[in-house]
Amino acid sequence: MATSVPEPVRRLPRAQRREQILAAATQAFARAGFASTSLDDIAVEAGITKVILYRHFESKTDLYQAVLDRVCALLATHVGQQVGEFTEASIDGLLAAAAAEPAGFRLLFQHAAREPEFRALTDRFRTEIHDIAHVQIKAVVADSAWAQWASHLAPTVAIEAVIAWLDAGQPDPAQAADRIRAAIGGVIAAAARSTMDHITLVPDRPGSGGPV
Amino acid sequence: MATSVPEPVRRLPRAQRREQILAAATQAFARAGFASTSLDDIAVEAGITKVILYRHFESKTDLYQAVLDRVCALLATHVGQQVGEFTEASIDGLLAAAAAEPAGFRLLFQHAAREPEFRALTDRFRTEIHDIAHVQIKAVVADSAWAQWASHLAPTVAIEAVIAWLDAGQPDPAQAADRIRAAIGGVIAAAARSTMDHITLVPDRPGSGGPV
DNA sequence: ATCGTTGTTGACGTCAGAGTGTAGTACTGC
DNA sequence: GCAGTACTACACTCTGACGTCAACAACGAT
Repeated sequence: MATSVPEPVRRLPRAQRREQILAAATQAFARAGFASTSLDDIAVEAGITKVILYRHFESKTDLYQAVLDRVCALLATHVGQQVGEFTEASIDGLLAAAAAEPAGFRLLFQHAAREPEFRALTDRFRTEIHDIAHVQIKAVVADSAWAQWASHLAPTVAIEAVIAWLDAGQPDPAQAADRIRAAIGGVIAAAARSTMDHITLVPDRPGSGGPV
Repeated sequence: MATSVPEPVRRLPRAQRREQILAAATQAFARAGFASTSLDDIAVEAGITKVILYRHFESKTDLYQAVLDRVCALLATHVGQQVGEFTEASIDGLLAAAAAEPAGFRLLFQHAAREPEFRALTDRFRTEIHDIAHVQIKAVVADSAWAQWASHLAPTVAIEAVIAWLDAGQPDPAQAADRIRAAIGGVIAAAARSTMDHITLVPDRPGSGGPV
């Protein structure tokens, strides 16, 4: 079941072996998260034995942290260098990072986000999107509770939209970012709309693409 | 840390004790999922010892299944009796169920959905929303890949919108369903929009609530 | 008030999985 | 060609969590 190497390859350079383990661990952890993935699972995935893992990493937690750090670094590279610099344009970076490392992206936002011990990592990105969204949302949403709702939902929609994009087979990346921004805009519009408005699930004029 | 009873209550009727265990287990499991929650954690949460759990449930898996079944039953009651009968109106049911059992709702869709062994339960609801959404989406989204994207994303947004609503303090339930439907409509509109359109994250006319 | 029923308890068996030695083998420098 | 180094593998120990057993305590019915 090892996805990496069919034959009993041996003697990889240390750095390369480490990268291979990290890649395999990313795949393995992405399936069921930290607790449900054993070191033997990862070893099999990497085509080695459990002991080798300890030659490269202190512990299971250390390995997991390294995997998450690698994904975070990748994300930071694509999204933007500085913390707090998250803007609308960063959606492109999110997509690029997800395309580069789908399993890592899923691991970070679907599993690590639910694990109390590692939740802080993903919260860093979430709060960035949350904050930038909250500033903009406060301007258009009068009701503070609904502004908070939209601020909570917007980051989630951004991330889930990227994951759904992966699931859909990564169709034309050039337009994905715009569509995701549109979806987020739709969420914000839903929070901003007056209580009198009513809405139909299906637009009246299909494909009209009116203002959102 | 037992949330249920401050004093050493004893001698509860069997059915009542079972319900109390289920409620405590729901809270405990909701924090970290199945694998990361020990039976002792649950016992402490319920204010009893581990052995009692086995007087009421065969195994940890059995207990977890009972917890999930209870939440599913609650959900089915609120959302609609018959399977396959999911409509736009079911959003109201989702909100009612989430309000009645927040921890259970989170457990079902945030944790159980990621656990391969129990994923089938949540997928039943997800596929219902997915199917009803897909039928409507296919009518307005020409590109099949983006139709699939929206169909994947719509159920997630529905559920995440409900969770965000819980996080925001459950503001005016009467309008929540409409706003969530609007948010889903925004997602579909994002998939339906032509490739020429451009969008701003913040609507041009705040509060205008134009067609979505 | 007492007996049976039921809930409760601390201590124990068992097993999967984390973490660790010792031995073997392939690449690199002299 | 040889020695040193470093990566690999098997067999082992140990912790922690699931699951179990005997004894104790409290409530209801007679």
